[in-house]
Amino acid sequence: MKTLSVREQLIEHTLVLIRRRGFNGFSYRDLAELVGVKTSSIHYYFPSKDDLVLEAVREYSARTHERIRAIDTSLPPAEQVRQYLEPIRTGSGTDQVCLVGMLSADVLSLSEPVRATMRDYVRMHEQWLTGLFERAQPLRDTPYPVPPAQLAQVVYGALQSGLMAARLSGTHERLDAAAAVLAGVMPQS
Amino acid sequence: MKTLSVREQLIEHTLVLIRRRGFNGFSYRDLAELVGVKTSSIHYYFPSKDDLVLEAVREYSARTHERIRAIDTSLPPAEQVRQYLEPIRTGSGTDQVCLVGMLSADVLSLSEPVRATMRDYVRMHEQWLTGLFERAQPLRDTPYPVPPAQLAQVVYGALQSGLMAARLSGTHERLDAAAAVLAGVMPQS
DNA sequence: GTCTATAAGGCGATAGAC
DNA sequence: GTCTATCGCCTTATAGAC
Repeated sequence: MKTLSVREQLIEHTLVLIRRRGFNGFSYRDLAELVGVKTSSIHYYFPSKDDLVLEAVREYSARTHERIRAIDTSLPPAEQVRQYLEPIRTGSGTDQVCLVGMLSADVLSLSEPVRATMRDYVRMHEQWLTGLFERAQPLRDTPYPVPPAQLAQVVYGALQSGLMAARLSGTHERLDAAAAVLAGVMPQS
Repeated sequence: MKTLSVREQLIEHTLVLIRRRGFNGFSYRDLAELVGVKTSSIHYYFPSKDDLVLEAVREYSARTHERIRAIDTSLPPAEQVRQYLEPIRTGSGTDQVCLVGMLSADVLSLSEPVRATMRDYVRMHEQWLTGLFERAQPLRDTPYPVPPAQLAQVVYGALQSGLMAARLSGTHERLDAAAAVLAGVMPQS
C-alpha cells in the first residue's frame, strides 16, 4: 500500500471519474475534492483538462498493455482467454466501464493526441485476439466462420459493448454471450 | 418537406446533438441556436433536460421499431439482413452514432425512465435478431456456435461498437466485420 | 507546490411581460 | 408561445501570495 504522490492520485481518480461519467461528466472540482486539493493545484500538474485526460488514457493503455503482454502465449488457448477476460469480468457489475469505451462516446470533445492513443488501445486488443486465433486455428477441426482479424474485431466489439450493457441493464448476460463465442471458437471446448 | 412545429424541431435537433455529443455534451443554448428560439422557449415544451431527453429517446426508439417491424419476415434471411443493416451503414461515416449507444456512456447522469426506454431499445434489436436466427436455423446445414439469443446479443453488440469505432477510426472495417459474421451465419451465404 | 482570489463565461431553470 | 431578464451555481483557467 504505497503512498501515492499528488500527481499519481490525480491520475488514479481521473481514471475512475472518466470510467464512471465520461469526459464531459466530471469536473476539476470533482477531482479536487476526491484528492483533497484545490482545483488550481490540478492545473499545476495538468495545465488543461486535455493534458489530464491524455495522461490518464496513456496510463490506462500502458497498464492494459502490460497485463496482456504478461499472458503466456504457450499456455492452452482456453487458459489464455480466461486470463484475458478475468479483469473484464471483475470490473463488470461496478459503475465503471472501459475508459476507452467511455471516451469513444466523447470523441468529438477530445484532441487528436487523445484519439490516437485510443485507436492504439483498440488495435492492441484486436491484435492480441488475432494472434490468439491464429495460433489456435491449427488445433481446431473446423475453420473459423470469418478470418481471425475480423473475428477479433467482432469479439472485442461485443466485449466492449457487453460491458456497457452490463451497467445499463444490471446483467452480465451480454458479456457472457461474448465470452461464450470466444470460448466456442477455441479448440476443444 | 413538411414544415415542422417548434416542438418537432426541438426533438429533431436534440436527436442530432445527442448522437454527436452525448447528454453532457450539449446544452439548451446549443439547441436553442439550432432551432432559432431562446432557451426559455425550450423549457416551455420540456421543463427539464431530462424531459427533453426522454422524449428524444422515445421518438428514436419508436422510429426504429417501425423500421424493423416493416421488414417482411417471409423474405430470404439475407435480404432481411440487408434491410436491417442499410440505415446503420448509411449513418456510419458521419459524426453521429446510435443515440442509445451514446446515452449508454452517460447512464449515470440519466433518470430511470430514460434508462428503461434504452433497455427496451436494446431488447427490441436483440429480439428481432433472435427471431431471424431461429427462422433461419432450419435452413442451415450446420448448427449455430451458440444459441440464437446469445448470438443476437453478440452481433448487436458488435454492430453498436462497430459504429462507435467507425467514428473514432474513420474506417468501416469493424462494422463490416460484424456484418460479415451476420451474413456468415445466414443460410447459403 | 499549494493556496486564495478572481476572471470570464456557461449551465439549467424560473418569473413575468407581452 | 415567445420573449427579456435574471438567479444561483458550475466551469476551466489564471495571477499572484506564501
